Amino acid sequence: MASSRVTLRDIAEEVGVNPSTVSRALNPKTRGMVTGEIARQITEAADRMGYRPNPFAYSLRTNRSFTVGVLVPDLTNPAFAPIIKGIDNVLEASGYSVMVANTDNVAERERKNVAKFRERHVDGLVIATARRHDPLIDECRTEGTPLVLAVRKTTNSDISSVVSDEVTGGETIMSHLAQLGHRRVACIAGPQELSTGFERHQGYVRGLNANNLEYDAGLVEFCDAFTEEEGRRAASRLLASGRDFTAIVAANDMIAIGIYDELQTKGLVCGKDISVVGYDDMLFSSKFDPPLTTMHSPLLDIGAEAARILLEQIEDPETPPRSVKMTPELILRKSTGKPA
Amino acid sequence: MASSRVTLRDIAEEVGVNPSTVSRALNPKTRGMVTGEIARQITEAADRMGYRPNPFAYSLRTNRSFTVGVLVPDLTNPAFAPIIKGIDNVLEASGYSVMVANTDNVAERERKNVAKFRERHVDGLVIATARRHDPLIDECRTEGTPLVLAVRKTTNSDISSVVSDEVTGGETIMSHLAQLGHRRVACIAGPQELSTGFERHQGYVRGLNANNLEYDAGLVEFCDAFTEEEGRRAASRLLASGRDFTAIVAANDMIAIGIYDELQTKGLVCGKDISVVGYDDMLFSSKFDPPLTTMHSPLLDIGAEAARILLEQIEDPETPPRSVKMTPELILRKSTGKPA
DNA sequence: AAAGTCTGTGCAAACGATTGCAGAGCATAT
DNA sequence: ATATGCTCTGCAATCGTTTGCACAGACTTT
Repeated sequence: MASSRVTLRDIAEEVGVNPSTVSRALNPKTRGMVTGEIARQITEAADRMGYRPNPFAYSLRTNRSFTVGVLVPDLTNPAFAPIIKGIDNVLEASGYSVMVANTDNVAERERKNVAKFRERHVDGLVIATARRHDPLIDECRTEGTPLVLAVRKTTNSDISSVVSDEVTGGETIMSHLAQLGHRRVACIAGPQELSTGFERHQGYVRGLNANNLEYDAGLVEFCDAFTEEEGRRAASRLLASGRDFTAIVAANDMIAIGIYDELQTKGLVCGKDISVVGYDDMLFSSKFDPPLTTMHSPLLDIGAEAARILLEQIEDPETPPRSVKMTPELILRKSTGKPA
Repeated sequence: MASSRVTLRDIAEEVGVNPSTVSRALNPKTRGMVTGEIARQITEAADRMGYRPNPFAYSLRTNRSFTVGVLVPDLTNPAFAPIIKGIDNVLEASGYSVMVANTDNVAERERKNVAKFRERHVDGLVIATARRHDPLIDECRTEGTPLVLAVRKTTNSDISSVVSDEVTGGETIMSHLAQLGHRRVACIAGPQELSTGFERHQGYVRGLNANNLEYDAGLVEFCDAFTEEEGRRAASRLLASGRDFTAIVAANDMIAIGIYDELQTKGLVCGKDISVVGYDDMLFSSKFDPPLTTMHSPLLDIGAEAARILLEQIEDPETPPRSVKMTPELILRKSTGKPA
């Protein structure tokens, strides 16, 4: 790595002043302290010589790194990648760099990466791996690290977060189904220790009530993870139970895909025999067979907004935590129809 | 951000030695210089007190940041996300942090991010945005920044790279099609300024020869980008040309999806009327309608290997550039069949 | 016993910025 | 004329490491 040759001192010598003056002239916040003409000479010399501040020296002195850490469960999951992109977009514009860590949903790896980030003195953290009860996050909070939760939040409400409105999302899905005429709709819920899984299920239950449908415990299955495989297994259990239903609400699109698999192997046609609705509207949901009716989560915006809040928080650590709830949107496609 | 309170000096005072001794005791490479017993006391004190080295001070002194920068065109593109994951996996294990930058294929953003990375003194770069002729990369090379290209390479062969064997991949696809009985196969090629687009097209041409099929310029269309939309448009042109063909080779899966769209709007059924083969085997290629026959690129491995080579290069900047070529694998699915 | 290794430790100078403090110069008020 | 204040600049310390050099003591070698 070629080192950035020219330093404050070099410029100072060139112009014939003290390095501290150069420092002040180059820093917008302190430029006012130095005479206009001198400041001009300095900035002129600085970019003539191609001066680039040494970030290590700066950070060592100020303890600011202009770096933020991002924790996601899975970089390759189309339900998370857009979040990072959103974060990166706004942070790049503000001169920050983002470090990502992939945790594969393993707590140990989350812990290690958070530790790594803190050692590296990141200015803040955005975390998309939160569990509803998450000691690691409470810990970060009490340590004072600026931090904002994205997509998944904890039950601890004094932590900034930006998520989408999962429960009304769930309700809306139920209304859609009820309107089509479905009376017995099953639910393949997500992990209940994650706010998304928990609240979407809650939305299902409320949606049942709102539409005068009765709750039947036999019609809900839980998944241990938001994966295709888990979805397939849950669907298999549901089908094996012999219960009667005409639609399935999936906790997210991945699970929906698993349901697709299972329906297919059982010779059932999705959208006709059984309606399926997903959640997230991840990339390619419209390309599946059949195209998936799903609740669109504004992932990119969530990432961007999380980054913005984090920036506020970094700027002024005293700003109280702020939580925003985005509104999702139902996307009608071919996987739902009137009950057979 | 809580600052890491305890410093070398604190430990030194605790144990009653000079900070430099502590430094030596704690650094594996220099531990041999200090008496066993003292070293023991120091390490003991260090972790009793919860010592964490300050990375800024370290980096300022040594000019090593244990950080690498990764450039990708699109984080949310399933053909790139796995690369980052592969990189992250091996780098995390070696104690490095990875900074990502999303460039959206715009040269200006690539340039800016490379500049940012260099200012931050990353120890190395892995670049997945390379064009065949890429001055930016040559520049990095001559500046001496350890760097390795992933997936896409330049024509400059003395730069490390890890890619998959695109041309034999292309040939293999043609053999598959020829074997099914196709005689007139069209090609929707990718951007020719990218090695992937260029070499895959080259593979198509060679495959034609190898199977005694004649080249017809009217059967090849070029895309300006690896996108669904570009694929759709190219397919539209192809269809409008009125030429006769029974199969289309797409430069990648995204383009293939665009072709799907166009065939569908024209009422053609993919896999029967027209066979389509993609390239990359990105996530969900097996879920499309019909499931896409495609050439699997070992993206995760490519990322991991790129990271390993980069590590070598960082470790010893004198190691000559190394290029590896992974072998892709044809995945047979439903989008190809005997010609109608 | 004198001279010559070796080993282990301490001293102090970097690395390249920021910043509190002091003081020089000058203008204004008394 | 002196006192007071203001503005600008320089000095030097500091952030927390690493590392070349000097040197003290112990251990060989003659």
